[in-house]
Amino acid sequence: MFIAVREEVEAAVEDALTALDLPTDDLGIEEPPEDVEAVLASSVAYRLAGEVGAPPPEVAADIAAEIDASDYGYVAEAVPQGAYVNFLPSDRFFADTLGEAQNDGYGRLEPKDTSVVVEHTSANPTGPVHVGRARNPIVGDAVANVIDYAGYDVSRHYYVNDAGRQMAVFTWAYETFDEADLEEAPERDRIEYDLVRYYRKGNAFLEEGDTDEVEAAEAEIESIMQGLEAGDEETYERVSEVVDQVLGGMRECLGRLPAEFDRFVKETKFMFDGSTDDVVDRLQDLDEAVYEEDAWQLDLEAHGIDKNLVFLRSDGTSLYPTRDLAHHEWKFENYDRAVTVLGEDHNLQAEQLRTTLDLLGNDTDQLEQVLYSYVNLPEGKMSTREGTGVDLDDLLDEAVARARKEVETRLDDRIRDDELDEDDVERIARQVGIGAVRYDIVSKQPSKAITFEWDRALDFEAQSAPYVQYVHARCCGILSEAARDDEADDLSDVDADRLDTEYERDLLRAVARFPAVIEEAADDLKPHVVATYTRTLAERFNAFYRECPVLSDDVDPELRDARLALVTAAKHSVGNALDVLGVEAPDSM
RNA sequence: GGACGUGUGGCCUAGUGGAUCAGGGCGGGAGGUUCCUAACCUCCAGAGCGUGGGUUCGAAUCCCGCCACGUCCGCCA
Repeated sequence: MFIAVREEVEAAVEDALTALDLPTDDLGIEEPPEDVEAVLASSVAYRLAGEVGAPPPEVAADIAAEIDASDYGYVAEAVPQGAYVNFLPSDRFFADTLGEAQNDGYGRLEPKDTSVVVEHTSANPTGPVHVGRARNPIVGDAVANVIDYAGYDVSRHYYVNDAGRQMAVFTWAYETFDEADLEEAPERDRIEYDLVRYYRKGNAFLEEGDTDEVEAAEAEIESIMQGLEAGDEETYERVSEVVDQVLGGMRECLGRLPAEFDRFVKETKFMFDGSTDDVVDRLQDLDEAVYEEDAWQLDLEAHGIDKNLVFLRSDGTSLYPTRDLAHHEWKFENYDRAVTVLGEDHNLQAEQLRTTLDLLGNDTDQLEQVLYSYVNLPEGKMSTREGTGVDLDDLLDEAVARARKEVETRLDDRIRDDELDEDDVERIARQVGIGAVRYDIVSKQPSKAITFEWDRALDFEAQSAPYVQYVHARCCGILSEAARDDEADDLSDVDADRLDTEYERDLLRAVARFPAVIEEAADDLKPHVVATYTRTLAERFNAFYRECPVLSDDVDPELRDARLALVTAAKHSVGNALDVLGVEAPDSM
């Protein structure tokens, strides 16, 4: 409804300006501050004042006078206020919003005939997922969700780096060492915690081992890489044994968030199907291609990148960026748009990739790269190889444990007699604990660095997931209470005009904005605006909840039904907004 | 050294040209429950948006310099 009223306002301003013989290139449509009752406003008067030769308020008055609200369904009136033209919503706007939001898919936009592949996480399968990387699946999943809600056909991909030196080292270490060679027991009973010990052992050996032994190991690692390059099946099987196991464990960990993927695309695919060789040939033909120090490189200085892109090693093997080029061309062939979520340490690589894809004749408008800054510990960086950092599993466990404690203490002084059993406590602890972690990360602008602190990430009060989740639980509480002492309420034909207090109107206005928030978040690939929205929505709901009883005996039946419809609308809005963020919406807590 | 990014009350954060209060939260202070869950709400104190210039009728928002912090600058991924 908000999108519809915005279209009307745009049309109204444009027509008015045309009628006044003024330019319509910038309509200045914006959302007014909270204390203004209009849904939308225009600030064009500022810009046109000079041209008209009159002060802005006068221009605003002229524009407002030119608009006949009766031409529109959702605009009740255009009123000048200072230099602004404010647009007040009509009763129909509220009625239609209320009706539309009864649908439990409220917030989903019209299906678009466009496919989008969202690649995120793509962490090398070397060991447990740590918190430093956790921003990727959380932001990536939310980006995919929001694009999905916006009506696109989304595929979630995890690109598996199974062809690099790291994996060759891992494979060699896995085959060379025995359990007995490892000093420590696995930190957790899951495959990637077991196997990462071989990887760490291998790396330590290569750094500190006896020179001759290291040389022999390097030869073996080299032969694994050559084997993959040559498309050797047996080598592929050896590497896959490690990759698939580790990946399986990481997948379980990510599934706890939950972040799930439609497809795991292996890097080796592009070596085996010949597309990497094809890319190499085409790169060599480019004017930017140079052969320096026995390796083929791309000199991108003319394109603003002073670092050469090496695409073929002196031993004839390809590099990660070369295969990634083939990977992206594959995405371009199979999808209309490609979105990649990656850490800021891949910034240069991202630029080189985009520039090179362009040189190879691709339409790089299809590619959108979302960069996020790293999550650091107060002590510094996290590293899988070094074994430093906090594992995502540990963070999630701690979050759930703290949430459970919270649930238990609150259980004692609970007013509501809905008798939560042990399963409920377990469920709520999980929803709240994991929700808090996700919300804390997804609600911040990705470009800002985060220093991870337990207490801050797991604060269940205030601007947090539980605050918003609680609103959903309250909506559910009212709705189930209503169903309890009333047989099937038919809310399809309620009178929205009965919702006439400022609290009800404010809440309904917030509900109305939801689809527009989805649209904006999807267009800009910024899921955090959805998080910001949930906070406003929750505030509005709490004000309504405080001021407007729904089920009291003294509430007139018609008003009660209208309010129940509003509660339903709020429930769908807050529930679906949380769904976009990947945060569960509890029915009770 | 270069490239890119970030810099908003004690702490965290929204806001990327406009509405004479820069919005929230935490922490601090004072209150609120005969009512659909107090993981809630109300009130008080607290910043002029790193810094110096510039553009503009108007700048936290745009431009330039400087400072601080982060990331990157491998024939690693």
